[in-house]
Amino acid sequence: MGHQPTDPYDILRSGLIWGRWKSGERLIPQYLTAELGCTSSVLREALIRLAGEGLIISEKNQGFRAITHSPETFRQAAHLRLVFEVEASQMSLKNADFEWELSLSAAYQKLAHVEKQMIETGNAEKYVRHWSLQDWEFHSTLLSACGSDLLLKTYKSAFDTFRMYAVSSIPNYGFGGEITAQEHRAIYEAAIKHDIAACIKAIETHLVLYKDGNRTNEPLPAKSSLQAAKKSPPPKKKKKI
Amino acid sequence: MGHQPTDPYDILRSGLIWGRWKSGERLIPQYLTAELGCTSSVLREALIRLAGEGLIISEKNQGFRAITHSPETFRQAAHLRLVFEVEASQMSLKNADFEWELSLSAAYQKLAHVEKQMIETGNAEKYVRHWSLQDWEFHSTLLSACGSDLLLKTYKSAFDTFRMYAVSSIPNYGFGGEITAQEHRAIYEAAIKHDIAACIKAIETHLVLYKDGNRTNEPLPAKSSLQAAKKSPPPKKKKKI
DNA sequence: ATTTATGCAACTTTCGAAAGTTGCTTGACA
DNA sequence: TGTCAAGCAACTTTCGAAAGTTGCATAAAT
Repeated sequence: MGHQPTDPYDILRSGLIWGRWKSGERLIPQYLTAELGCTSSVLREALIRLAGEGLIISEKNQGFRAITHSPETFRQAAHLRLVFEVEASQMSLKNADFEWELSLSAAYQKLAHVEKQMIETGNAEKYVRHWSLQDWEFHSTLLSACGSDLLLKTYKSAFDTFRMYAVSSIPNYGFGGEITAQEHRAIYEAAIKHDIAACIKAIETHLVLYKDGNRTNEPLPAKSSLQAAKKSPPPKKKKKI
Repeated sequence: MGHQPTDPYDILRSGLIWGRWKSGERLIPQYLTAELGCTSSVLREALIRLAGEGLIISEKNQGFRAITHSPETFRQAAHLRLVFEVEASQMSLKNADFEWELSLSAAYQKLAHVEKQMIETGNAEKYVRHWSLQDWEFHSTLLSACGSDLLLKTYKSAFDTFRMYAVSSIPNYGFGGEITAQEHRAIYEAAIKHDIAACIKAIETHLVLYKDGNRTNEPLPAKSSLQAAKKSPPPKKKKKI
């Protein structure tokens, strides 16, 4: 069994990505202590680090907020993903060794498996979080042999920003059924064949729809509440009647 | 008259970029308080934020260190710059309006002027810091009309990493005399003509040498000490004789 | 002579309280 | 009624001390 993270930084980071706090929402250290099991100072440090990473905005004397996203910021994140994936997949395919091919195959099989379940059961929502993790594993493995840790680190940051928006505002976090599965297959097969041109084309096909905003126009599904028990701020003092 | 920054974060950030602390050097909050005029807690926060940005490394119970760079990390930063500049300059040229052309011209004239001084006086060292600032202004202005704040922010981070290494390890921070001046002119002229292909080519010419490590092989000049007055750690206890 | 324990100094991290800031609410004054 | 200022509650930021950790120096054991 895996362990739940207990480090406030990890909890906050993953909470931000998976929609525990919404776009623009204030994060007040004082009211998170009970839930995260530490004092507000420790939370403050975690929030500052996340501000440095760009997941949180902090303005002097105004505390912390989750970054605000919009279709436009999503478009920018998708565009950055596209730029990185096109560049780094080329480099990866050039450096690729046998071990890399093994991990890419493993990542692809796991991704394809969950996508098959989502399509066959017709119950995509049930698997969508797992799918999102496998989607990350597949894309990051594809780029992992590019030879630049800096590029990979920067890519991760763009991917997380992309995912934050997808989780909060796109049906099934962007999983588009059979079409998405086909796109992943095209990327995988081109990569395994070391066909750089086909791989780039497949990546562009996969991401250009987000970049141009064409996959964000569908209606939002009803979202169930994700609220965990938390100490709430005291009710505001009422105006005298 | 401009003001010196007094915010510890700004002082640390600029100190890191301009070589006040060297690659891998420990930053111990306790010994920086006198110099930066605040308590170690405030310094800690600034250091954590810089860790989030990637300029500082922090490991649990091991405190903070300036990121360690090497020819390889420099190569990666140069490569990232190249990727961003090629992509964003295209977008900028497409969006370019009159105001953008004015700021690009202004930035270029200032850059060309300091480069001329460096070449004519033969005393590049005297101007190199100013040159580095103008170099940033020129390159960032070129990309400024690309329409993606996220791309610009990410580019800045790569540029800072690039510059950190250049300041510490490359003669004249990478200013290569007449050749560099010519390269900047080629970029500028292609941009003003909205000649995307020529602009990309000029950018590639400008950056590919760093990317491939060919401008880092020159001998290092003697570096004078930059040490400011600082409270030093107490001398280590001597071994008994 | 080497390995293994113990002590200690130098930091690092966490804590909780004090000081500072912001923006509402309310009450005084035009 | 409108506006302006004082008061206040809710945070945010800073502080300095307490607690915890690491790694070296020295001492003890094999």
